[in-house]
Amino acid sequence: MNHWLVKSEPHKYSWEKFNEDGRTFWDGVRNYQARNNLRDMREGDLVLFYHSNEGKEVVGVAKVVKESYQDPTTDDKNWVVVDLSPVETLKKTVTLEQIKADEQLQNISLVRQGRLSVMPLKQEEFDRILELGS
DNA sequence: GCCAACGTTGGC
DNA sequence: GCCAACGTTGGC
Repeated sequence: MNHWLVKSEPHKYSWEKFNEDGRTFWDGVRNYQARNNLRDMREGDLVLFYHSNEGKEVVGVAKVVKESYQDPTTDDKNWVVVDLSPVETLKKTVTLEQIKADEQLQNISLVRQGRLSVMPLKQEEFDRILELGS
């Protein structure tokens, strides 16, 4: 199983809204690297949900419920979406500040490549963030 | 609101 | 195919 982190600006699509919806397709990715990551997602993979701009923190865990398919919001064949459902809300949110300060999390893309909106995480990194959030 | 990082576009 | 210009993202 793979692990991922996705970013969303809370005023565009927040964790709260995601939980109300129960399921969503992850659209709006217009970056090839992020797109490639979406394509590599498999059903059942776990995904951390990060609030960018406002909050700047990991707020919860989601899972992939449908693998990548054509982005329904565009005819451009370049872009895909996946379907995600919420799994759990972290007891404590994990801020970017905490992540940057954590020895084990120095190499994640969230720190190294700030603009990437969909990124892979190693199992250890995923577990470490959950630990910080429990 | 500014600016750094970085991806994309287009002229040559 | 290189690289300058430009646009976008996201932290501060």
